Amino acid sequence: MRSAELSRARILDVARHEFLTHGLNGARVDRIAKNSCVNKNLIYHYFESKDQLYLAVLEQIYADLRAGQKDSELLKKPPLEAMIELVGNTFDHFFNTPDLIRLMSIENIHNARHLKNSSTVKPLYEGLLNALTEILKRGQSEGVFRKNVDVIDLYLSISALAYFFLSNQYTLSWLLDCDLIEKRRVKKRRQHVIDMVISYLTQPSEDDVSGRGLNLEKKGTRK
Amino acid sequence: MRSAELSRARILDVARHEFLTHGLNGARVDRIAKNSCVNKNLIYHYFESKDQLYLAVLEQIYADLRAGQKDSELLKKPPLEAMIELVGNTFDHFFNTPDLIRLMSIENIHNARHLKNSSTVKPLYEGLLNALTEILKRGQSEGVFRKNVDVIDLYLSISALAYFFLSNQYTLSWLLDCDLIEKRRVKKRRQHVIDMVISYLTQPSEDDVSGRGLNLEKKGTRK
Amino acid sequence: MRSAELSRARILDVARHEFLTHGLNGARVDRIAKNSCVNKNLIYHYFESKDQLYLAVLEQIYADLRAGQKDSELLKKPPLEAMIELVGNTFDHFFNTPDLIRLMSIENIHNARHLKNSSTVKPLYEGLLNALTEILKRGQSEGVFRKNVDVIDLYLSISALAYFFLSNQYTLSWLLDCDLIEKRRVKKRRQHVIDMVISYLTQPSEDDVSGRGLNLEKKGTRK
Amino acid sequence: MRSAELSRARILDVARHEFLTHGLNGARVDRIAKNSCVNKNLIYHYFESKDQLYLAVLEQIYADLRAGQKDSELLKKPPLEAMIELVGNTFDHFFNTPDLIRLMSIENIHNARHLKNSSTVKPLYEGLLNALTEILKRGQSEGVFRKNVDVIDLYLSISALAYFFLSNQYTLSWLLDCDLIEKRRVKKRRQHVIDMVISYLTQPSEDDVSGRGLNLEKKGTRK
DNA sequence: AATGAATGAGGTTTCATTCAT
DNA sequence: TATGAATGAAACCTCATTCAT
Repeated sequence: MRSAELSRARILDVARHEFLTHGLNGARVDRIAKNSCVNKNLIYHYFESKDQLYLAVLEQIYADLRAGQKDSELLKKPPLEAMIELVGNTFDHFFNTPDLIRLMSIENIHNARHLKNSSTVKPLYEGLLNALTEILKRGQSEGVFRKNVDVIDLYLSISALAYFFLSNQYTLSWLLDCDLIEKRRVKKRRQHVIDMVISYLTQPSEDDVSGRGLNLEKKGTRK
Repeated sequence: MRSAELSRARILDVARHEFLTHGLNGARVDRIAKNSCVNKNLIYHYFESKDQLYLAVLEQIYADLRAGQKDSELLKKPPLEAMIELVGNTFDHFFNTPDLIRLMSIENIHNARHLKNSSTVKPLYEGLLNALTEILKRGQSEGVFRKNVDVIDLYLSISALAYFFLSNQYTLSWLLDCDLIEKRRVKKRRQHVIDMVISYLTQPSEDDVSGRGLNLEKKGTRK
Repeated sequence: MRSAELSRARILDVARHEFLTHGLNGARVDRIAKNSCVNKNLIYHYFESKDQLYLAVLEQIYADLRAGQKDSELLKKPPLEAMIELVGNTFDHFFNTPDLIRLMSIENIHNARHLKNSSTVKPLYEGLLNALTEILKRGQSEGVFRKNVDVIDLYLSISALAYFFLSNQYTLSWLLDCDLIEKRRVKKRRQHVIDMVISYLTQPSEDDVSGRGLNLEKKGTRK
Repeated sequence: MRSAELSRARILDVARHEFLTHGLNGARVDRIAKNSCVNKNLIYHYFESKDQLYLAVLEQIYADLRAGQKDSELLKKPPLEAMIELVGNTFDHFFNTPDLIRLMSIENIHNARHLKNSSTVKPLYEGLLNALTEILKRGQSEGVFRKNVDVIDLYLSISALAYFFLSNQYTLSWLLDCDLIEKRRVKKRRQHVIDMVISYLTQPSEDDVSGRGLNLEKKGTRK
């Protein structure tokens, strides 16, 4: 790698850390310059402005996410197994990429203003949703999964279950008096998340004629 | 209410909006002064510093949360019904209090630094957790809910399902090409969240001898 | 005058000098702050930005110009006398307000970008042009002035003759080896300018049937 | 021309445009480098500094001016014709060389600081003044021109009339609501300028015993 | 002759905070 | 209790210039 590229990469790395640690407004260009051992001006030379540097960080993080995806393999497996793996992968990916979580939180505080300016991120999600849809459909046609599942809701729930306890770990750990990212806890939670998703998917749907059906609208109790 | 108290209340209200809209670093004391129609100095007179003003906002929001709780009534109802209501209440509360969501996101970006300085917030959670534990236990002893449920995990999941799609609505709406807080979507999601929690709780647990048990560790498929 | 107004006025005064001495880009906010003995931030508090401070200076200078005008009295005098006075006044005003000259030069370097943003300046010129038109017409109807005089051209020429040697004094003094603003020179030039304008106006126009008429198109020589 | 010379010439050309468009302080070395498609360092290699590059531009513009002069031919013609042509030439030259006008304005804002460092420019003006003096004298001795004409004042006035409406076109066009460089207006102005100068020169001077003499000091009116 | 990479000094602007009344 | 005026520190950003090759 040429020296210029090295500098650029170093800046980006340091900026990533700075933005994720301090947020967009809390991040300091001066600190980024100092910690990446370059002149402040070089940052502007390469990235134009603090905002665009942030955007570069954002795109890098999402690019990493793409690199970590391996949905294609899932489609070859039986639906239940595939779903379990997909949920587990999602969980693991969130857990292993705390940067992604912080970034998403920061972006949402800023109403996704920067994300919307990116052209590279959006396509990533189509792939994920397609994989999910595919597995879901197969599972349904094989009778393994319930019917009437909204794939958006399913996606939201899988993400939520794996994301929330991480994104909110600081408040939650304190409020619940409990170290949420302690190793065994995480392992247990991983299982819990999978359990929850699979329970839902394998639950006979309301429309099913089976007597097990739970009519939630009427708050009927199961027998 | 005396004029002085009115000023104080107005400042707090405006500050709340300012902090939640712009984050801690993005909030501007000048803007708060202007929008609450008081002299900037008065803010410092009442609240000492920007940070302490933020803390006051934080405590106010959690105080609102306490006011909205009504767990005691739940304990009189049958467990399934109570649980459905608790999940629904949680969902509704998050939905109706966007300020709370943003605040929690902001706090987590700052590692809950301020929350930890508050003495009023923590007790709130014990009440909630106790109610949840109570309902869960009754349901288990009545054979309605599965065994081996970690109440922390359960709490995390209920919150997650109701929180995530709101806290991350800006990125998600854009990435999924879908208005997540559109009225019908929300109604559907509410049902989905309840459905998911109840499915999980009413699912026979791994330890049950029932043939439906799913051995997830070994990723075995259901027969 | 209250202290705040004093500060504001002092800033404006110093800024005026700074901008006229160094131009828009050469002016330094730091220097303005230092020389007006106020904190730099106060400048921004009062004037928002360097550009708007410049605009304030611009408007102040043009306001001074208005204050110096006394066209109404001219209209009572006989046309020739009035015209002589008007030209003399214009000359004197330019000479006594070097700031105005520099400002106009600076504005033209910037394509009048700032002037166009001002709403107060333009009306001044209508008064001047109207006075000039009035005097010219009366002189023409009394047979004192030639016909076919374009009032815009006349205005431009009067201004030009009084402005140019001042605006370009630095280059000209050096190139012509001659101190253009030395007292006697200026006095002589004042007379020359009046002389030139009056000569032109009292010259029988081309359309006159008098034999003195000079056909410039055909470059005919006077007999 | 060798490639090196080509680069140098290209830089100079681009710099000329840059300085005249943005002024001395507004000009950017970066922009000059980019627009002349050379490395920034090359500019420093050839011209040492921004200031010296500006000086080179200044000298180039004045060199162009010299190239455009053709005073020698004027001396062969009859005085009135020669004077008309000289005024017209001056007008045309200013009109056709907007660069010259801007440069002079810029130099004057900077008190001719750079011009004074140039050794090549000054001689140009002696030629022009000599030609003017020569024509004037001949005209006077032939009785065509008035006496008591200060050649410096005459030079200043000719320049002023042709220069001012161009140099100040941006402010004036806006203030007078009139496009000053529209083709027909310029043609008319050219005639007006000639007219004014010739009117002045052919006006019997104050010292003339002729009854037409106008005693301006006493503000006497013409009979 | 020419270039890509890098820099130091200083520019405008912002912001939480305090002074004086 | 309340205010108008003012500030120091530091933020983002710019620019002419130079280093190393």
